[in-house]
Amino acid sequence: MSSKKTNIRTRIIEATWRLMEQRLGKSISMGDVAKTVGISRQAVYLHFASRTELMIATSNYVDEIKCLNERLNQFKTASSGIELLEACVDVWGNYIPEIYGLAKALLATRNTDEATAAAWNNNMGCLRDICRETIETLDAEGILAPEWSKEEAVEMFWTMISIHNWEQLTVECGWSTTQYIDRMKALLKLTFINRLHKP
Amino acid sequence: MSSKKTNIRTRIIEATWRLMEQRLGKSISMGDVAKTVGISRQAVYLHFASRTELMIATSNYVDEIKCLNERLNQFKTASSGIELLEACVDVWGNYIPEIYGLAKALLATRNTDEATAAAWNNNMGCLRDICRETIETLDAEGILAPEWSKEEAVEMFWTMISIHNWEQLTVECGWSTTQYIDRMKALLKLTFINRLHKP
DNA sequence: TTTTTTACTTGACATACTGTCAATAGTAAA
DNA sequence: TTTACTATTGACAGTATGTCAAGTAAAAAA
Repeated sequence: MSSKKTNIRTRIIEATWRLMEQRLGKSISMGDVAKTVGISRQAVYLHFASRTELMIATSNYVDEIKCLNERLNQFKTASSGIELLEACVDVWGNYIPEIYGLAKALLATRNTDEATAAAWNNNMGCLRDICRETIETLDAEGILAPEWSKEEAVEMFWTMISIHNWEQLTVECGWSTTQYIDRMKALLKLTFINRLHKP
Repeated sequence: MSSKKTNIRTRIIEATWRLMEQRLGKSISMGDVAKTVGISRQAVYLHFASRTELMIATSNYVDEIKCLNERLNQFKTASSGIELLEACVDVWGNYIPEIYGLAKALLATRNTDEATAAAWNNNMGCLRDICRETIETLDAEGILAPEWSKEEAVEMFWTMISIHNWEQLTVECGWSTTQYIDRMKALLKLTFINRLHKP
């Protein structure tokens, strides 16, 4: 109601997000969040009933700030399947570094907390829809490689651009974001576009 | 020393492994392990100084039982790069389901426990060596796709056959193991083998 | 057979986390 | 001024890990 209530809620969420980005994957306690905001641990519970609720609120907040949907819509104007595929890797590949901390935090609780898992799966479902749109456009244009069923192609596409793969290539192997994007684009085009129909 | 000591140690490790497979990813307490073996929680600490030590011992035990090294050596007799690539996906793709529980348990503690992370990375390093061998054979035969540097090819190959990708395709998307193996083989061959040199 | 060692037991304790509850203090709106 | 809201401290139950001490039971060594 009051703007103050919104403020403290937002401050808690932002502190949580900041901690997620700082302590990649390491679990964050309610006490840590409270200390960062400068309030008591119990005060956090006045705004969020549980750790899970706070994490989900943080996820929703980041979604809103980072406007993934908007970014995805932006390239829906792509005029061909190949352009769609490329835009998909571009947008998503540049988006991942911005949400990496959040993603690690949510993925870390995935096995023990159904609610955060659901929140995360919802995000991944959106990505999957984009993958489906891309594959369906390729198919409609008749350039989807014939060895793939549409469903299998969507699932493989979606798996290839997962955060885990981005993490392994960039964080573990030291690839740059552009290197990741270029290689991934090439791999996906080669895999899903009918070789007979290439220019 | 005595066979009894070995026995109880082994019983604890086997119980831990069983729990890992049953409770995929959900964390296992020392109390759970003790109850499963039928001894007191403190007795577990007589054999393993910490939870971490128990998990690493379990990982080593499984490695020994499942003989990944032996399996990998078995196909080192492959007579060509393409055969090596296929054998790699075959062996690894059939191996993953057998160690999925262990892998999930180790990966879950990865962010908070450096020691288990190191144990897991060691396993993954072995896999990476196999990927390197495959790519180097392809390169020596002159059929590695020219757009890939050897190092990049190894890293992408290694990433493609990661457990996360297997998990997403089989557990989440419902693919069968053979479906996974066939699709992955095709994708990897298409990606890494020079298109001009195909039969 | 008696002693000693080994393996294990129970119970208590320190620490750190989540989540709840009650009593209290300060502040802003009615 | 009274009321409602926000936050505070402190206590508590519950669940973990990990440590410590005292005691038991059985096998190996004397």
